[in-house]
Amino acid sequence: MLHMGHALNVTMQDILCRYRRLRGDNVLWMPGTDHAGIATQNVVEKKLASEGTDRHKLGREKFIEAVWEWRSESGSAIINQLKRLGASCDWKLERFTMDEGLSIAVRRVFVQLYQEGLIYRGNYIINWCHRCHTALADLEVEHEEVDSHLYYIKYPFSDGSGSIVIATTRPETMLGDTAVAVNPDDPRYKNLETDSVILPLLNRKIPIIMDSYVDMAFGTGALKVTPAHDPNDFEIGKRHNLPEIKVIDDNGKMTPEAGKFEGLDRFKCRESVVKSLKREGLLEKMEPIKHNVGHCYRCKTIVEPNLSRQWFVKVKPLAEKAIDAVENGSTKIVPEIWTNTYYDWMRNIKDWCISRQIWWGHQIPAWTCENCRHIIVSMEAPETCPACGNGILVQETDVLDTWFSSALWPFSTMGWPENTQLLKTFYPTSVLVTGFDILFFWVARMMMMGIHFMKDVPFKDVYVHALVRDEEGKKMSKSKGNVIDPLNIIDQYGTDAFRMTLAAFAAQGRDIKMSEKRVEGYRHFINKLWNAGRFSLMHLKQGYTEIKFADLSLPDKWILARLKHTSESVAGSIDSYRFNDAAGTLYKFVWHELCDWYLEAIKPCLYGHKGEEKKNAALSVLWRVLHDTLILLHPFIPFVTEEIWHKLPGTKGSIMKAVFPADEKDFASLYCDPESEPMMDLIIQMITGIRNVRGEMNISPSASIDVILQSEDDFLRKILSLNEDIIINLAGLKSFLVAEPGERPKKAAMTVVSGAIMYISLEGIIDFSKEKDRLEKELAKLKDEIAVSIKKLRNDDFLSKAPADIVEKVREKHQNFVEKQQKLMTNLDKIRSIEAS
RNA sequence: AGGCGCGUAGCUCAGGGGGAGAGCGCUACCCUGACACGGUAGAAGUCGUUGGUUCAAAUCCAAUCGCGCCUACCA
Repeated sequence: MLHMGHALNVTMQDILCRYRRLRGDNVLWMPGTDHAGIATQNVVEKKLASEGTDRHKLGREKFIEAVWEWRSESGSAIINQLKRLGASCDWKLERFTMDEGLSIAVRRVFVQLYQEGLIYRGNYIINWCHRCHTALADLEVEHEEVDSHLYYIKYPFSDGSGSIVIATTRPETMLGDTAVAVNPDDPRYKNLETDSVILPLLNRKIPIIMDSYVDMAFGTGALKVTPAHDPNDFEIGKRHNLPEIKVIDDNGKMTPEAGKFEGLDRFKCRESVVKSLKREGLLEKMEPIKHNVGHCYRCKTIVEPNLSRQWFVKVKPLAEKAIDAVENGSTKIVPEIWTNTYYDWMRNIKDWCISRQIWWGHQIPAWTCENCRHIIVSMEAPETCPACGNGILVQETDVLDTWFSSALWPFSTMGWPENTQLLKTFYPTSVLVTGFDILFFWVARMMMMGIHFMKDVPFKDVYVHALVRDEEGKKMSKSKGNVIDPLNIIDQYGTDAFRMTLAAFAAQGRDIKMSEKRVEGYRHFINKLWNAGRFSLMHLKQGYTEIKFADLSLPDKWILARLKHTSESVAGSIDSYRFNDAAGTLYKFVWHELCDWYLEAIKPCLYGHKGEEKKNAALSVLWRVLHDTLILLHPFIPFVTEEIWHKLPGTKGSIMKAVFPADEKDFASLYCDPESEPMMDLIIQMITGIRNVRGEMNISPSASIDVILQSEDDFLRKILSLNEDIIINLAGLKSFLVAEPGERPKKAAMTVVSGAIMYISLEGIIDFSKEKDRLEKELAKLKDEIAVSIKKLRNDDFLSKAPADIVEKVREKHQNFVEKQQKLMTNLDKIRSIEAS
């Protein structure tokens, strides 16, 4: 089932793919799934149980058939869900880890690694899940802190001279003890009279051994050693040649070795052992303790360290090269913060247990000769034993860890071991996008396998994205009941809004707290875009018309310049995987530049109030801006942009095949008036200044007012006169008079913007006390700012040590503040005198 | 036990040595010929705490508190 993690992951990948296609690259995005061995087997077993049967009754072959059947029903579901997210994968190349091609790759890899001595079989301690009835790799064990007890148990010396006390959290395993260990440096145990103890309950004589592994500070400094049920004890056992006695079987029941406890469940046995010890006076005390206990990552059952025969990959030699690849930059992990985590794990890596005692998966290609026990590992089932010629060969029943096949994904999916065209074209791949939770499970292992078998890294970049959590920052999980279903979100708010939300919140290095409220905000944005498109299309009756630069208005030139910067900024952000920056930049451009200013500014032209020439100029720019904006947005918002694209006259085919604005031939020449930005900024400031006064003086929006601007700056006056119609239009004025400094109109409010004074006439409605309040408030603000700049400018250290441009900037700012302050004060005085007269 | 990340406006978060930002929420006014899922304006923050480096710290360093995560064989 598709979850939020998938949604984020797929959205990131899709943004990258759509973006790279717009930029003209040959893009391959292979979709697919793994067979999720244990999880899938669990699901099907549950289903069988509900039908009153189980896999053993069915037999292996029939069971596998049942799994395939289940998969064919549910397997395509996730692919369909990906499509609803807008994922633009190469659907024809969909792969599954159990496909024949991938299975051949798996066998091939297994055989080769075996021949190279990098796969071996042996009896080792592994993590055993009694519920799933299989071995688990170390990674697949989740440690969780649990309240428990530390039991102190007396082990009598064999010579009857007393006893030694050991401490344990798992008393039932004592039945498998084959020694007691103490630290050779521990003074308490240096001069023991005897070298053995009698194991209580079973009365087995076991040795006392010296091993520096034992922590003198923990418990009593004496450690019971159970090689068959504890990884450390196993190591100690190897060092001291201790026997390994299994007392818990693969079903979690006590074995005959457990004596009278045989057949008891492991936890029942614990109670029983404790009771017996108490009765015999051998339980010295019990202490509460918090400690970490391993749980199965699939079913949460407490796992048991268990001695059994398993297959392992010797990972060290593979890991070394995978470390090198990141160190020398062949593969780059983004954000970099994860490289250390990667190194850390790789450097401390231990052999990987790859055999699983389940049926759903790739059966290990190893056969044992019934006659001479010779092991044959090969691609195909051998006819006879090459050692003794016997014909009865039995295949290993275990299957391989799912991650073993997933580790081959970057090349097995492209047809390896054949040297296919796909491999030649696309290996090594450009980027892997993934969550950090599978950095070890998947990324690290793909690195190792890719380098070993392809002699090159599987991907140049690894982009590690955040985890999606719930509103409170908790991990979403079915058991907590806090999962948000992406499809539900899509039904309510649409795919585009959902994707935009994910992109906007995907800041590097921080988890995403998801809530519907946030998606709603981006639905508004999609709506805004749609309406801007609708409005534009009302006027755009024809396709691209040549932009005649000489005819363009200031807003025309300005929006083109803004579009240029937006385009470059978005490209830069996506190139460096800063999806939130790209989304934010686009949001701001569309809403606060295109809609708020440009569309509003050109309305009079579009409605024909300014003549045909200006109308055509505006239309030519509007077409181009809408066209390019849609392309920029498309990787994030595939559906709505496609829809508007098709309605836009003069476009052909899908927007997916469009050309990214920065790659257009006329990109540089088209968007080329840098002056337009400061000029338009000035206009915007004036309009905002007037609106501000209107708001504060409670002037009704419908009231059309007169404004007089006075400035000694010739250039400023010129620009404003040339564009007075924009100001009149957007500030809702009756008239806008630009003049040199002069008399102050009597009944007017005033404001100072960019050194110019604007008098907003308020015939008959001016409220002088209100105006005084306003000016005084503004003066108070200015006073604070001036104080800050004065402090800096009076500091000699600042003047001598700060960079010249910074000093200049502060000077300029200070100058502006002071001028503004003077103008405001002069006016305040005048108001006072007008009021007095 | 180690490692990492986060504490910035009521909420969710950007930013990352020289003028505190956005979205949502809030207040006021407005159905102005794309959009009330809208428009215009506004209020709102000692940038966790304490020290240090610096002419200058929300930003760098150290300590500290709180929260979260990852790795690990202490029985």
